[in-house]
Amino acid sequence: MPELPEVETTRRSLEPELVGRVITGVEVGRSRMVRRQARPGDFADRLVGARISGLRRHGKFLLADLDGDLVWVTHLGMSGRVALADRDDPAARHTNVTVRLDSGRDFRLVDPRTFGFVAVYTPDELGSSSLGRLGPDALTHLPTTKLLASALVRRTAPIKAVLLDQRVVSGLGNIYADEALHRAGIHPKREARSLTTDEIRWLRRGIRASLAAGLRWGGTSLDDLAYLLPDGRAGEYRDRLRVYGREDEPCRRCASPIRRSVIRQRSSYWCPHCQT
DNA sequence: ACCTCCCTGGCC
DNA sequence: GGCCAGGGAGGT
Repeated sequence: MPELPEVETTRRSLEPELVGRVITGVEVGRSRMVRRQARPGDFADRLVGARISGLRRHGKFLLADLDGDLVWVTHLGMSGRVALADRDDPAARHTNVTVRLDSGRDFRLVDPRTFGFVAVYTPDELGSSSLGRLGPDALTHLPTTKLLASALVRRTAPIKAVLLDQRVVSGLGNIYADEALHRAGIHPKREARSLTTDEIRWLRRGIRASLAAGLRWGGTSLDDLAYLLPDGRAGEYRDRLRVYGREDEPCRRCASPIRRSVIRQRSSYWCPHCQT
């Protein structure tokens, strides 16, 4: 599922095709995809004719800056991906939103489960949206150990749940949270406030390392191939995951069978020997 | 701080 | 035919 490395991989391959281009048309095949927009019609109205001046990412949100201070927001949810294609190329099944560019190319949002969404915001709307409440980006602005410690000190929730809370640090999802905790040697059910300063230091390193590794391999495409790069290739990090999706398989560090438990209705994978 | 809901393909 | 996957919003 698209988490920070998948969204950043997507951003990087979109950037050369989108920046500087003018949007010539918009098609919304499933109106449910346009959400968190006061007037849904604003999405197409604000996009058509606009020029894209830059492409950014905050956590799992992809942000295209438009001339005139508008921001086009795309979230891939858990089953969304972007496909770049020539206008005449046949559209993949579940192509729910198409944004046409003056280059003759299409930005296509493919999302079977429609958990993703798109919107175009004014600066005010952006600030009062959920984006305004996002914590610092896990890749570019990972909080210092001291700051992280102060964010965790009052939290009795399991550390895994806190890592998924986008208001603390934004960009981690179920895969990279588990991977980071394994690298750090921390059990996912540990009360967040119980982590020592050293453990928080390891956790920071685990977050950095797992995100960097995911990014290096183009992200994690699972068997369902819900996530693919915009050119249609699969990300190759899956085979290198240390714990996620590896129940009963040997830990790559100590060979103990990886365990699975459910924390806050989410699967968590962890090594009973390496993580305490 | 927790639980439920949204949605659909794939699997049993 | 029914359940599972889960990001994030909304409700309690």
